[in-house]
Amino acid sequence: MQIAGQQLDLVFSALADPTRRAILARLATGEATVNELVEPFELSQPTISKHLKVLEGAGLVTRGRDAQFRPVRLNALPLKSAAQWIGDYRRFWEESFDRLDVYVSELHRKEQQHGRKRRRK
Amino acid sequence: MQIAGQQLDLVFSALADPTRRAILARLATGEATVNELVEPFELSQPTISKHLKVLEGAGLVTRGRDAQFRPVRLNALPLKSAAQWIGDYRRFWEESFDRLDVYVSELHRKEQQHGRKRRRK
DNA sequence: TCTCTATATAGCCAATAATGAATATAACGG
DNA sequence: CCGTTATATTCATTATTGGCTATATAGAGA
Repeated sequence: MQIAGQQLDLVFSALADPTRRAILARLATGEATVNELVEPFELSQPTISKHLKVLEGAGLVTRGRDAQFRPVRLNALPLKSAAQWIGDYRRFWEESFDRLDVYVSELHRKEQQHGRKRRRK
Repeated sequence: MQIAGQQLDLVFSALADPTRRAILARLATGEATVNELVEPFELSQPTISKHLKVLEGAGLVTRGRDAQFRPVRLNALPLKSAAQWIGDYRRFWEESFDRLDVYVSELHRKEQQHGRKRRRK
C-alpha cells in the first residue's frame, strides 16, 4: 500500500488544485503548448510551468518536443487508479444506504457501549 | 468552478495522504473511536485527531458523541463528486484509445506546425 | 469530589509547496 | 550571428503540512 500508494498520493495531490484540474480539462480537448495553457489564467508562465511539472510528476501529462514548443498532452491512465480506489466506496454513497448504515451502526455502537468501557489499554 | 471546486480541492487533498486513505478504509468496515483508529498506526493520537479534522473538513467523516467517545463515521458522499469529476476522463483511459490519441494528435500537431510559428502575441 | 479515560488543543519544528520576479536556455527566422 | 519566441530554472518569500510533546477539557464511575 505504501509502494502503490505513492502513485495515488501524487495523483490526488495533483488533482487537489483547481488550476491543475482546469489544465487537465483544457487538455481533454487536445494537446496544447505552455503558452496556450497560460492564456486562460491570470497566472504567470513560470507558475503554469510549475503546475505542469506537478502534473507530469503524477504522470497525468506527457511532454513532446516540437522545435521550441513543448506540447503538453493528457495522459489519463493514472486517473484510472484513482477512479478504482474511489470506486471501492461507491456502495456507501449509492442508494439511501447512507442513512441506513448510520442507523445500523448507531445500534451497533450502543450494543458495544459496555464492552467499550471495559476495554483495557 | 471556483465555488463548486473548493469542495473538490478539499476532498482530493484529503485523499492525497496514505494515512487518511487508510483511515477511510478502516471506516468502511464500520464506525470507530479515535483510539481504535490510532492503534493500527505508529502515529500519536493527536496526529490522528489532526487527520480526522482534515477528513471532517472535507466532509468525508462525521463525528458522533457517546459519553467521552467521539465515534467517527464514514460519509462517502463527497467521494461521489470526486468520482464524477474523474469519470469525465474515463474515455481517455479506456480502450487503447490512448496510443491512438497520441498518434493522431502528433499528426495534427505537425500539420499545425506552420500556423503555430506564425502565431502573434 | 477525585481519578480514570477519551479526545482535543496548543505550541513547536522540519520538510514541502506556492508565488512572483528575474534570469537562463533552446530553437527558430532572418 | 542576431533577435525573438517558448519554456525552464533559480531565488527569495511565505504558507501549509505532518509529525511530536505537553497540556487541557469533558464525561464516567467510584
